[in-house]
Amino acid sequence: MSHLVLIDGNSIANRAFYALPLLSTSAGLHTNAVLGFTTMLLKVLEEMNPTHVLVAFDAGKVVFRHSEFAEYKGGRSKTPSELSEQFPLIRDLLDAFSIRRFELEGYEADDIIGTLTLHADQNNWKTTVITGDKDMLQLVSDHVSVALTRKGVSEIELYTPKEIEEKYGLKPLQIIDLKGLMGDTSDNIPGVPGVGEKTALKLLHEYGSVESVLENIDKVSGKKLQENLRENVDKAKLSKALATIMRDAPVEVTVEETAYEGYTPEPVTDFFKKMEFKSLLSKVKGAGTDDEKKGKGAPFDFAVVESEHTARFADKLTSPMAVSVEMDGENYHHAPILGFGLAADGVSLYVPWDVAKEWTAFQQWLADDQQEKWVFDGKRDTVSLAWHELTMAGIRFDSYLATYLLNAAESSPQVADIASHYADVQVLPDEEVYGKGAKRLVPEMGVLSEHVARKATALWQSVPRIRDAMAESKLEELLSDLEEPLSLVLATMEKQGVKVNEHRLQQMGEELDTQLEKLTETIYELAGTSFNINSPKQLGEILFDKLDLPVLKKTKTGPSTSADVLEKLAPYHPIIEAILHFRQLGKLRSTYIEGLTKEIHPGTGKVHTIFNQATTATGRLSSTDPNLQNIPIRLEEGRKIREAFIPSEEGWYILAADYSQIELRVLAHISGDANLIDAFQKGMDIHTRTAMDVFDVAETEVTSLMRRQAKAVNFGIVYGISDYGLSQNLNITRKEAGEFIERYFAVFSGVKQYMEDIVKQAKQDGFVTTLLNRRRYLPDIKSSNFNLRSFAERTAMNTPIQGTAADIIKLAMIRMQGSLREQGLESRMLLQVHDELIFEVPEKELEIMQQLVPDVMENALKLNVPLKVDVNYGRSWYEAK
DNA sequence: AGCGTCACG
DNA sequence: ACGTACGTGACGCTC
Repeated sequence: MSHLVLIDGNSIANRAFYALPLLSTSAGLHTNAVLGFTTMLLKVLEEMNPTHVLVAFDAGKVVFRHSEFAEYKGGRSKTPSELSEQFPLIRDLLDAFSIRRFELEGYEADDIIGTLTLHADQNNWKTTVITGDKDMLQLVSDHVSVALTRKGVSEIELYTPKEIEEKYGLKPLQIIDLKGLMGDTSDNIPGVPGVGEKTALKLLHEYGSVESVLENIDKVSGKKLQENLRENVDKAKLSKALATIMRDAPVEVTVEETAYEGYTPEPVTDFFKKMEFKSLLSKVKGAGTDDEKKGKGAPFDFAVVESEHTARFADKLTSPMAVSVEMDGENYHHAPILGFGLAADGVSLYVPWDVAKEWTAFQQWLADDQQEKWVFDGKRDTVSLAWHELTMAGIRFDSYLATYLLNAAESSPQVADIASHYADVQVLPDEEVYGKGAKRLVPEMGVLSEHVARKATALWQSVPRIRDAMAESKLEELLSDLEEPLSLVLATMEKQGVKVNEHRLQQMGEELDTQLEKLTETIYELAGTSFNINSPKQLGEILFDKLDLPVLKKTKTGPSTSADVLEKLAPYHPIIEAILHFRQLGKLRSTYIEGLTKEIHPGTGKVHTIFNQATTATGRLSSTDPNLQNIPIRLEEGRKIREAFIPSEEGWYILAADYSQIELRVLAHISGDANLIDAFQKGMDIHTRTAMDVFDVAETEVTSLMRRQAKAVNFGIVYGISDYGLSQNLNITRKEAGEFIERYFAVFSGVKQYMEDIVKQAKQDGFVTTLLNRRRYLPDIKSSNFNLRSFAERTAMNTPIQGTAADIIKLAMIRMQGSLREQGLESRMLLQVHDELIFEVPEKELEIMQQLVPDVMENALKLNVPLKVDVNYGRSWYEAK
């Protein structure tokens, strides 16, 4: 079947330009829009498999609409030269791909696309329009879908008539009426003053079209609205005309002539080289002779070590060497080890697990710290081997952690990913070798051994290139002095595990069962029927249809039943309270009783979490299987879960040490705000101090409400404040929230200055950094989309704070582990929960640990405000409070 | 697999 | 007028 893809060239180029930082080639040629365009194009070609493709561009200065409305597009700022110089390059790109492009003097890309979709529609062709312009939604029909780019150009959102109905409650053609009423500043379509999307949608749902609205002005509710409509009848009609995309432009290209039969690799490769798109080169299908040699089809030389012949390979074990430990499964606390890949210059080996188990020379080499090893996720290897009483030492470069530091946004990279970036040898993603989901299967020996050997070889080839990239961004120290040592500390903690009192959990579970049964009965009675309380859909029907409670907030799929909404509904009906309680207890049962019990290791009676060191965008850790960073504490009923976390040795204690207000202290340091620094130097309660300053009262006059509000403002500041967010949190109006913020910034002017500067900095560099130079890229910081841009701006404010706090506790963990060893202490570090460390401690070390832990944590990094740590201990995690 | 919800910092 | 608080992971339901 034919599938025509029509691309709005100008729109995509624009969005790509503003979404990506201003990249340039070594010759100074700007390429960010070209890169964004290319990424989008590759994605479309791969995912949509089009048979026909055409890219339309605007052409000529005088568009036909000018005569109708002189100001049309008048408000549009001139295209910056950095962008306009990229259009010829985009044309080259399309030529390299043998993709048809088209422009028509005096017409816009919209009109060309509008006309061609009509042609295609008449031929019953499946057609997809790629654009960033919502106006184009008017072209949607049974055969025509519109894909809107999101997050710059990296993601797309497909609209068929169904999605438009769901999102706007409109038919595609009514999009024109929508624009006619609300206007569009970017296109300088005036619309009706005072009418935004909300009002426009309301009017259209009622009257259907601009014309019909204008005929019924008298019936429209709202005096001011009526007046605006009456005074702007012409403007509304003109706006609608302006928003209408032409379907009969004199386009001489026929849809048949846009046939696309794939591209030849050479011109594409040449173009990418010219643009210096190194990472894209590997994505060129069937590319050049180089890759063919290295690629799948090419022979790959490696040897499998057999048990009778290990002696032959002894001299192959060199330093440095790349090591890859292959295991069957994600969770390395349980996954069987399949074998090892080893690689160095001219060496590529696979050592099956059975052979490795018997090969003592190999095991000694593995445990020798003097034998330098390059790895991908050394923690995984270390822990997995530890479960088999094997040691790996001498890890000097961890490419998993390195690529995380280079770009934290790339989610869970595999060796295959770094191979495509940095190596010559080709590596298949694990999923392609093993299959996924239920179809997962360890492949036959021949396939497995080659895959693992390739991985090791890819690592070997990548390391020098990754090192160069690290040096370029000045990230070597962060890797070698922080993340790599930390990974070994984490490995010890994970392997150590935390003892769980399974019996206690079971008891709690039984109590919960009883309570939940009672609550279920109560809820059914109050509802007058039984239903699945855990189904937001069914619950919504009961609350909002049957009981007729007001809908305060909606989600994509229906009315929201989230806790904040239910709390507001509580006065209306007694069922609400029961539901909230049911939810709370249900969560405890499913996640913390049942979920946690499943994770108890049968051999140790402990839970062994996995700390992911390369997941978060800010530099924090995360914890999975089980997640031990979200064990309940805020509500007493949930907090009891912590009673089940106990020391693993008779007579020991659990000791918890947490940083007090670390993020606000970090903010004081990096903003240099004199007032905030003063507050911390005087050791004041920071929320009380904020309340004093913001409300201008003495310490004794601060009420609990004032303190609570000040606390919320402080949280907001750390998150990158907005009046809306604060108003939601405090349940106050936006105006009031805005006033709080204004008063805050008046007193803490250094904080205000920091917020402004960091956003400016982010716009200039395209990234922000923490105190230890951890980096986060913010591709949306220059986006023309208000939402994306605002989000990126808040991220720019928050990440240096959250990320620096993460840096500090990571430093503290490394020092802590060192101190425990140096001082010959038996105490063990077990967990990290973002701003706190949990230990198990023998009684005889309680005293020293209460000194040592805060000392190490408070002095992990010198700031211009003191860091403060509180310590508590008890017979369980619950009692360490 | 995606969504809504909710647990934590 | 725009529409949000920052960062995570696990669960049950729905398709």
